[in-house]
Amino acid sequence: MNRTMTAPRFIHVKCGDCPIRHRAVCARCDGDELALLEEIKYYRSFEAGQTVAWSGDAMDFVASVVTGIATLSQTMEDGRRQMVGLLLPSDFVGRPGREAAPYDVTATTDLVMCCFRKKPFEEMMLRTPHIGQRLLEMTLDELDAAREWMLLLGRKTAREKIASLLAILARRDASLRLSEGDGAISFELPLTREAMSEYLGLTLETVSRQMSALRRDGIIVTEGKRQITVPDIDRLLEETGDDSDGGFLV
Amino acid sequence: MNRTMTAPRFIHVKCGDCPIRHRAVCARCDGDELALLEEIKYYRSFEAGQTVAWSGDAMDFVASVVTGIATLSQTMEDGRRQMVGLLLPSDFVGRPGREAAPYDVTATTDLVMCCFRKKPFEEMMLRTPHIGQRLLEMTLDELDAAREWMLLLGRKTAREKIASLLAILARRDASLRLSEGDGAISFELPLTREAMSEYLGLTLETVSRQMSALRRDGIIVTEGKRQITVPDIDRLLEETGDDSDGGFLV
DNA sequence: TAGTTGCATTGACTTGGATCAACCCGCATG
DNA sequence: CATGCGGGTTGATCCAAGTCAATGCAACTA
Repeated sequence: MNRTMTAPRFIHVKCGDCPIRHRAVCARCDGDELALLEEIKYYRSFEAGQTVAWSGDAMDFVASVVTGIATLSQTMEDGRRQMVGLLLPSDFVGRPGREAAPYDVTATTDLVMCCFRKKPFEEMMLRTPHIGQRLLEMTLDELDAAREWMLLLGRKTAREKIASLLAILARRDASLRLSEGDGAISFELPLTREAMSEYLGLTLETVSRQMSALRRDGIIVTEGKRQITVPDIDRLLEETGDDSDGGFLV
Repeated sequence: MNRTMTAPRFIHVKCGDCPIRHRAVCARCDGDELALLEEIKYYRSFEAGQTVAWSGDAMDFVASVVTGIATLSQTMEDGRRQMVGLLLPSDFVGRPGREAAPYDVTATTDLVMCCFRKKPFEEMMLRTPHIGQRLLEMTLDELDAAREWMLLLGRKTAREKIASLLAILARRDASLRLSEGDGAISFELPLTREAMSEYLGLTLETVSRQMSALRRDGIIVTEGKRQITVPDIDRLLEETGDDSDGGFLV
């Protein structure tokens, strides 16, 4: 069984000159609608580490990630932070019908987003119901991902958490992939140890130790700090604690 | 400041003879639509402990909780369980456009649900876009709740977790409320220690110990095992670790 | 009335991951 | 070329929560 890719659950569609296929745009969209999208869209770039929006900020746009990686995270008064969303290329951020962002949006790598002004986007949604349908589907998928992540946070061990994250990155983000074949995958790790720890509800020291342990056990091979090779994806998946089929997470 | 209730974020609407106001039904629904809902709906009852649907089952309906409490949970191969959703009266379960449930749905107390056959419900959604909009809003709220829950699972201490859960139950579920006034609230605890531990990513022993600790510290008063009085809701909220305004959680 | 069953509590002990601290490495910068 | 700085690693120690086990306490029920 080839497990290197999850089954495609989205019909991604190219909108105008975007270098990616957006999840947010519906396969049923016709020329007029795409032309309208073209009118209300614009691009924004961010450097690694920059904040796209602070929790509580009014966000006047919705957007797709074109290139790079962004994270959604929540912070407690005393500074404890938990990542609550990971945005890979083609992912959508934004809350039609909602004013403010309830979490910080941060660029973890250099980032380009394709933004749509919120007001006209919402109007377009009202006029073309299938965009709303599409968004509902996507939101349901995000909810599934969030729930799988809850299982990870509540019940998995540190090692399982790390393995799960690596499995997601290895399988979902084609843009990071360096090489692939015969059950082996190499990719660029786009997160610092600290970002990983925020994703997983751990400290960065624990992340580092578990990465070393996986390396010692031959589950992963590293070259430098950021390049990971998974010689046998199935062995990695065994470490995740998930049942064999993987899941929907991010 | 009165914090005993969160601001209403939903317009609940009565559909026909339902004893509750459903969140799922839109304020803009007119007579025809309500009549149609009437046609495709039916009630189902479950006893405490009964399973409504198993993970992987085809679910051919969507539903609102009328009375009682249900939980959504995921299980790992080795039996570790994590609750990923808590359904209080008026909450909605179901995944229009999706085949199977990705988690177990269980009645924790005796439960009555108002079900709508999925097929006609979906058709209705297509014909009346504002129902889709409504569902999108609800799903976005669920996603917010899930993300707040992720913060709880990943970063809060056992004591904060317990306090957070009690705060949610005290504030959100009017149907459990026994008495209220002047910052004090009494309510019926609808979960066993085990269910609480599954919600919070703890063991039941830890839940029990922390409940005892909160009792010792006068944050809560208990009568029997299931009746809780919170003499001062603000003191409880201080224990949650959240910033003062509480949140959206469930 | 005594036994059973299903929660809940409490205690003793263990442990996985947090905390604190030292140190390494690559690289930008005055 | 030192100097600092932003990662990353590793070790020693600690402690919150897990594990294992005994006990309590209603509510049934035979």
